Amino acid sequence: MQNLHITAQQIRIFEAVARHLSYTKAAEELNLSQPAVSIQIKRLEENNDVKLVEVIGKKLYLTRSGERMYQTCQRILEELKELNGVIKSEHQKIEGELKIAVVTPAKYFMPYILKAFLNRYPDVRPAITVINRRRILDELKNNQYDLSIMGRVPEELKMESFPFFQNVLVVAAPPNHPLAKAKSITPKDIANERFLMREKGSGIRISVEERFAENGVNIEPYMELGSTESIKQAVMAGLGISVLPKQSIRIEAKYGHLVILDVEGFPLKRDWYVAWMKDKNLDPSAQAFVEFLKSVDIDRLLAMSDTR
Amino acid sequence: MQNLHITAQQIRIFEAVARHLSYTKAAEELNLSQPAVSIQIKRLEENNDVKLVEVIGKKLYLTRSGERMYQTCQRILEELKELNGVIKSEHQKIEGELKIAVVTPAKYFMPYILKAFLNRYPDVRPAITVINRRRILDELKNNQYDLSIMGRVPEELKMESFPFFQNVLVVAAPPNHPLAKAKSITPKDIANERFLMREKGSGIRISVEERFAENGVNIEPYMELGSTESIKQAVMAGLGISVLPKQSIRIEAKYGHLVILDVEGFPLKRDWYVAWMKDKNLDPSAQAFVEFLKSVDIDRLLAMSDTR
DNA sequence: ACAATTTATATACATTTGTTTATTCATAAA
DNA sequence: TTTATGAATAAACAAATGTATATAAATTGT
Repeated sequence: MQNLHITAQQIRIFEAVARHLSYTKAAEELNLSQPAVSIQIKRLEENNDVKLVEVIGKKLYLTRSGERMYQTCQRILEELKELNGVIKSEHQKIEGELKIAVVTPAKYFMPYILKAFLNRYPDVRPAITVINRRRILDELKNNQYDLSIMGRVPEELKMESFPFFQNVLVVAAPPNHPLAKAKSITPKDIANERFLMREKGSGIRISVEERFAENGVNIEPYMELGSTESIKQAVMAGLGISVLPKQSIRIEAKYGHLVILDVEGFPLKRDWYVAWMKDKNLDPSAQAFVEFLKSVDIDRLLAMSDTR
Repeated sequence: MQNLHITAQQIRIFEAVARHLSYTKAAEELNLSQPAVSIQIKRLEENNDVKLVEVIGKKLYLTRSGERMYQTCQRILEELKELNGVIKSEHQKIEGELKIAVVTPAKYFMPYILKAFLNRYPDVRPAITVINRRRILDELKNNQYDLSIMGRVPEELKMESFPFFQNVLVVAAPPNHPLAKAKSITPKDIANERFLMREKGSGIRISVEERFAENGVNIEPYMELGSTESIKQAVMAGLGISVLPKQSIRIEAKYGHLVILDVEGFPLKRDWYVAWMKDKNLDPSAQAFVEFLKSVDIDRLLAMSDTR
């Protein structure tokens, strides 16, 4: 007995009847037959043991309870209408919070990608969480994020993913470098070269150091530089060698301003994935982001950002 | 497509699911089977082309639209619960406005009755409209009043009524009137007196004219006055004689400002009815008022008020 | 008094909605 | 790997809702 016994249809019908003060007009408005309206009002009254309308003479009036019911029905329909609007618009609008978990090394390129994304969809508010892989996996299972960016998609979790970008790192040297034409150079062979590197913590630097460490080689930077571009220039100037994204030295390599050394373990290829839980419902902004990653040439985007 | 496609049951089910974040628990709470819950949520989603919940791993989460829907469902259920409370209590509580149309001459005794009624039901707010019979009948048809007080219930309208009080009409004359002490005056004896009367359509006038007509006497008003009170004053001033409610001249008769003539066919006893339109739904205060009139000795009540 | 209008009722039927039972599927946890 | 749990699905069915049609009852307005 807790709740009022009413159906949504009865709410709609009663509201129309109360508004028109006529069964016939309400029926017309709702595309129902007059008896259908008549019956539903009667049932509503019987089910709740309340008189809602009274027909006096030919006119229809609401009782006090009917007036009260009318108010409530109006409010409910208002609520539903509003909700409908919100839901329908949420279906189209690309806006609101977009929660992305980013594995630590991705933080180096994600800002550039996000900047370009926000340029196109300014109403999205991205919330980027940079944490390690283990925590990302835990929290993905708890539905904490819309998307995640990682270099390897775990197979044990049911996830959907898309590789949006392959980072190819090559060892770049000036054209006149002694090893320029050597084949199968070992890491040890170049361990004592003058290495130009990005600052500590750089994703590339970490990857490179790891790769050399796998071969028992410890790299000491000869000089630290703040951007890929400046390193590239320094290498061309003959200051030393470095590991750079292949993409970023495409032109220079083509015209012989730089050469790519054939070092074992290189090129160091690294895929980057955008991933999400299999059953996760991606809302429009998340979908838009995935689409963005799919359609945009990330290499070019990063190169452009880099040259500034 | 205007409105959200949803049933009341779906609102209840979704609210419970969103609250428990579990189909099974929601089903238990609502005494439904788990598939019933499952299906309704699914239909709700399909019908509105929205994802509301997502099951990730074994846990259930609401999507953004689901959260919004949850809010709306909560509000709607709150509205319905409140409405239910109001309706159910309105069924019991005797309070609120009570609109009564009172035919002009009844205004002499109605205040005393109302006072006693309010003494018992202090939360009722009576709205008394004193107007002439014709307007009352018009407005009753328009459902303007809960109840009406009148001396004669029209047969052409389908009304329910109950006689609660008998009014006594007497022929009143100034104390120095030649017939003041006469016995068994016949209607004809006073047919040529100067008769002071209410306007046409007055309940008393109709009764009086009918009574004289029964005796073959046609009464010509010497003067028409707009109220019983003014007639009373006019009679005391010696302008003529009239027929007045015994009740209204009680005090004046007691102290000799007026005399009551002993005319055959008088005192003319007149019933007072409380009446309402047949199909009118009487709410609790109106019902209470009718019950009050039925159960209380109005004569005694009026006499008591009079002695103050 | 009569015509027109509006609600109330009834019957028979189609459609939609809501339910249960049984079973399958997927996952988390032991 | 097995077990337990919760959700999804299928099938069968009951109940509610809506329909058309016809008709009655009541009242308004001419």
